Amino acid sequence: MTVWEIAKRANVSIATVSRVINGVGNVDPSLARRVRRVVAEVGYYPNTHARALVSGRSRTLGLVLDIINPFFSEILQTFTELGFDHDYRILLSPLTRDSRSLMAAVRQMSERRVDGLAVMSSANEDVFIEAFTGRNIPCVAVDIDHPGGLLKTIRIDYEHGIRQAVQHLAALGHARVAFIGGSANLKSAASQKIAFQKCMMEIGLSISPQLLVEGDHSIESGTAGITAMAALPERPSAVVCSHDETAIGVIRRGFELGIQIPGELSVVGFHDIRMGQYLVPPLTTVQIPQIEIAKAAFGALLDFVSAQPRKSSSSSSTITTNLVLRCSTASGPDRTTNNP
Amino acid sequence: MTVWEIAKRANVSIATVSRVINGVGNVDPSLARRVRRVVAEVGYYPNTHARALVSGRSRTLGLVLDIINPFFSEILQTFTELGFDHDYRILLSPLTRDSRSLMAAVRQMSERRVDGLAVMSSANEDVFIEAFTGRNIPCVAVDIDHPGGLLKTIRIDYEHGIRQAVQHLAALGHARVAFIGGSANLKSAASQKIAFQKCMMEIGLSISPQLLVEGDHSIESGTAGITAMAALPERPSAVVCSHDETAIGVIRRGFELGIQIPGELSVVGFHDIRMGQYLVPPLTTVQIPQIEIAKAAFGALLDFVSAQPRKSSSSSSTITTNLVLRCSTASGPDRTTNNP
DNA sequence: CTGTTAGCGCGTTCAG
DNA sequence: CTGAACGCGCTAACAG
Repeated sequence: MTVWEIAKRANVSIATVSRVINGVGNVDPSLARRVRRVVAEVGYYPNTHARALVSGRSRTLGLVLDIINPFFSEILQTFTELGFDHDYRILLSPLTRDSRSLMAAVRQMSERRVDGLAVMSSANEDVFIEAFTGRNIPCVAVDIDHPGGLLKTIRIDYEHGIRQAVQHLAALGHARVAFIGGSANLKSAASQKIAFQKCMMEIGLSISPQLLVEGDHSIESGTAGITAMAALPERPSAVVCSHDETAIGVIRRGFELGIQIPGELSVVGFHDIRMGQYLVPPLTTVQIPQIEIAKAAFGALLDFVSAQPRKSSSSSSTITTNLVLRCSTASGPDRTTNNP
Repeated sequence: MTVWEIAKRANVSIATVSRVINGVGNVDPSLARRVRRVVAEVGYYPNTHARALVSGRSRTLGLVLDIINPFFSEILQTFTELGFDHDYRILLSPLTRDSRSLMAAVRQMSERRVDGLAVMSSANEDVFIEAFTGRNIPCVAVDIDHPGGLLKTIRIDYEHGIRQAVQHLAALGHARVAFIGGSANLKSAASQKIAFQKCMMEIGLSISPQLLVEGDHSIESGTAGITAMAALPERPSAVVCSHDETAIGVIRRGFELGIQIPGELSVVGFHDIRMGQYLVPPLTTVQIPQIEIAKAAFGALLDFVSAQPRKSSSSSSTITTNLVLRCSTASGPDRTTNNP
């Protein structure tokens, strides 16, 4: 079924068919109606590939992310829905670590002539992104340091998030607050750690070195961290984790060690992954709003693509965290009244 | 950058370029090398849209699923990776319930001329699928009743799964076993319920009507179910849930009610969603292997697409469940020794 | 306002 | 074994 077929059945030329389908130019209403009727009757849909070929734009956006990471599932959902609403198709690519398949991903996306690309990775795939901006494909990514002409970055305000956690804990009367962070060579993790030190200092709380441990955002680093701390002469009364999964590890091992949570130990997570609310106890955490991220990413890409680049849009936008109060924190030893 | 450009730089015709890129026909090795060198130098990638236009096939597979549903995330991952490996792009569509956007999904997929479509839904979207098979687009779906020429179905052996759960519980010495099922108008849920009744009977266990409740696979139906049962004069000593989320509800409410799990109540889930292992206690559950589903779906689509339809491939394949033993079940009142 | 025409980039005949 | 020519379905200039 092609424009030709439609044109024949409606007794018009293919140009007219094209015009009514795309709503451009002026077409006699009666002709237009005739065309529309035929289109509906035969269930005709224009061939996107032909369109892309002639127009040079594919109305397709690439999305590369760590699909299995639960943190990203809402981003994926929102991004896909936004695409759906704006008549953009989403091309999905799994995030692979080895460079061979990374190049394959570049190839696949390039062949498809995606109009834009969003990279949602916990690691920063600078080279990957350059391969696209170098090919004139606009990109959006999270926490990239040097946004340029074709690269927009979405910054997450880690410091604000950490401050929310620390202040919450301090307000509950916790002084011995521990921090289990992410890998030091992850910029985001480094920001979190620095922010933690800064915020503790602001409040006038000291950090004993044993309570500042480096993990890798995993469950295991949570279990390892809490195991080590439990052996300390002076245990912490609260711990903020750089990632919810780490917090899960803490809660789990805490349970095995017979540590009451939140009675003896308050724990705060980071990210607000979906399963946090299902934990026992439900996890208090600093939320990074995924929906906001997805919206920001999509919006940025749309800005790039749209004919009229709004001057207003800067090269970066920042996402603010929210503290989600659930049940894994309680008042600490240095304060008797609970005042959340 | 086009074939023309490559042809010019390599001093050959576009036909030759096309031949070496696609590896068809016989090309003089020295010419081939020259072409390949130029291709690599300029970083040329053929335009998929032009290819799709002339070949009639897009090397794109559609995947429509409930993205946010944690059960599907591994399917999504595996399916995407398989596509990646076989040089198929995956076009993602969110699953929407209202018919207007359903038609939009049909339109988007049709315009893209996907070579095949996988529908992973908890509800059966028969109409949706017919819109595609009617357009000569092969489909795979889960638990569809009437597979036909262009529709292959992936069956899940619910009965086997329920039997695994019931037998496990019976072996542990549970006689008062409850069942919290899914909505009756979901065929899969109906199968589970019937299987439960059958398996209990096989073993010689009776089911008191209060212990057979209909839910909707949600957390809430778990909390509601266990709340009602807790008020009974004779509480069940074990409960099998039609979905892990329901089990989560049971565990949570059980915790609030002071019911020891698994001490006083054993809980078995269904599906094996990722967060089940993070629960306290980690959830014993009947696993529906997502990876198998993804592989089966992808394989079926590949069968349809491949030039040589292997006669061997039938119109349905069935997935077998696995019992995953974790910590939410323990020996029951009618048996003192634990014999898993 | 409408129809005719020329490509978009590529695969694939068909002659050489 | 190679190159020239045609057409995939469509949009956008151009002419009527």
